[in-house]
Amino acid sequence: MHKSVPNNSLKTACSTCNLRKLCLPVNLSNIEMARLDDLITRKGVYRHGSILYRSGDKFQALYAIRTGFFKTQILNEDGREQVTGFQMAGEIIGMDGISSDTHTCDAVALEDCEICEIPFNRLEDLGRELPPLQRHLHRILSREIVRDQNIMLLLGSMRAEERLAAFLLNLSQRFAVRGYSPTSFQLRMTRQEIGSYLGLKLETVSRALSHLQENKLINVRNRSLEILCLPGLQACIGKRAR
Amino acid sequence: MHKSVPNNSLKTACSTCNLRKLCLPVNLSNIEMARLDDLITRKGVYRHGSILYRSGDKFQALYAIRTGFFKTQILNEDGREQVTGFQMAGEIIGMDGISSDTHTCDAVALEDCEICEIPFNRLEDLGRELPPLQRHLHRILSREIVRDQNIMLLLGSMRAEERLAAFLLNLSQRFAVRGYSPTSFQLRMTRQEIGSYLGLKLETVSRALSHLQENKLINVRNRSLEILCLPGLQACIGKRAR
DNA sequence: CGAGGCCTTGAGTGTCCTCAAGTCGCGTGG
DNA sequence: CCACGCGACTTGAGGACACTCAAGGCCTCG
Repeated sequence: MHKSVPNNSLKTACSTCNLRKLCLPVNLSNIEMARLDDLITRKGVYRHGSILYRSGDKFQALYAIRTGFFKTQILNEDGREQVTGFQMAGEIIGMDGISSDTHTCDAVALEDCEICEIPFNRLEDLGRELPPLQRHLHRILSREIVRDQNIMLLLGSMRAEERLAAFLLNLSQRFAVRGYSPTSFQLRMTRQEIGSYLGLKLETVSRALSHLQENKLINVRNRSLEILCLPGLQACIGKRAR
Repeated sequence: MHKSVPNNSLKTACSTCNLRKLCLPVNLSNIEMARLDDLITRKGVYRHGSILYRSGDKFQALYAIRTGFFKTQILNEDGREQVTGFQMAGEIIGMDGISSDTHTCDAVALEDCEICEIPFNRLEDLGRELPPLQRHLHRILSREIVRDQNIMLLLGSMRAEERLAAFLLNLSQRFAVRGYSPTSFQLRMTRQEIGSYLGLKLETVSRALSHLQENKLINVRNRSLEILCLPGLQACIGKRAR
């Protein structure tokens, strides 16, 4: 069975946060770790639907998600909206704000969430003292760039069903990394939100899900999703380039 | 008239590079500037079609484009290809490589280009000594994230003609910043490459260009493009959400 | 002057969107 | 406890937009 909590027993603020993940590939001594912990403050619980930051807000901190699920979205002048990502426990959000000291997207809780705040100025300061931390920050920023470019590939070149398969496989993998089942999980977002993320309409998402189910690749009922055949889903991608 | 070279007379390696742009918002003393210059080495000329780095190459440096035009593209397992960006003089490329010490896309010269190389380890080292430089690097990384997310919005929610209008306006603005004409310029890329970037087929790009021309918003003949009505192009975007 | 790449344009098709109707599930209040 | 209402979801029918395939013209460069 999969355990419901990935880490066994870590005590500091940073560690009990999934922030240990943030720090994991970094070789920091306990003392250095403590200094990092020192930066980080736990903000309270964000209830389902509440907003961590909005486009236009002054940028001051990165946020590490301890528990729960977020979405980030951009809003156009003309009211168009695009979900740019779904973030889960152990991931960092807010990096869009660094470039102009102003957030450029909204971050909305998709369920009740616990959040850690990392003041960015102080993180930069500490980064200057701890090169591995500095390097790690750069990696995180770069990883976000690579992630976004892969979504561009998805949006630019895949058909509806491929996009959905890629999306489900991505979720599956991220759950697996966290010690949850990679084949059975709850979708935290609406069809509409999935559609916005994948550049599709909600009806198309619904139809594609139904179609994958007809093909016995998944079972889906409301928000609960079961992947019946991971290789089959992978094979969906690239069946026929667009 | 617009001058053909934006900067008037700056002497150091870094400054003659459009790297002054990299450093512009940073308050660095001359001595500090010189240290930054010291990092940077001019690599020779990259001829049209030559490759600066490939997906899979070891990441060692960022590159500043002194002159010329690049494209970056990802290639899927199944041979699918997506142009992720067009970069012009004064812009920095290679940031995709930081996250895994390996480049994740190809960078290809679209015309003869001059390049400056900035070894990343040394840039990080210097960043620890010069906080404004560190901050600037973070801004550049974040700006790339914001840029990518705006392309996601484009790919996810705009129709063909809107995408093309947005693309042309983006080019226009970047030329303007560099002191070139915002309304009359050469396209350095093929219709196929524009299409890949915008998630369209080359025929669709061609048709959309023709249509914008019919509407007297642009003049296009081969690679030379003239924008007849900037506000008109802007109005194209958001006419009708998808 | 010829070859080849790039581009344009047309005709037909397919995928996804739009609009619409109806079901399901959940929370609220009677 | 059940009725109600609302939002989320599914499914169908029809249409629009972008894709595919194809033919032909233009420009560049050898």
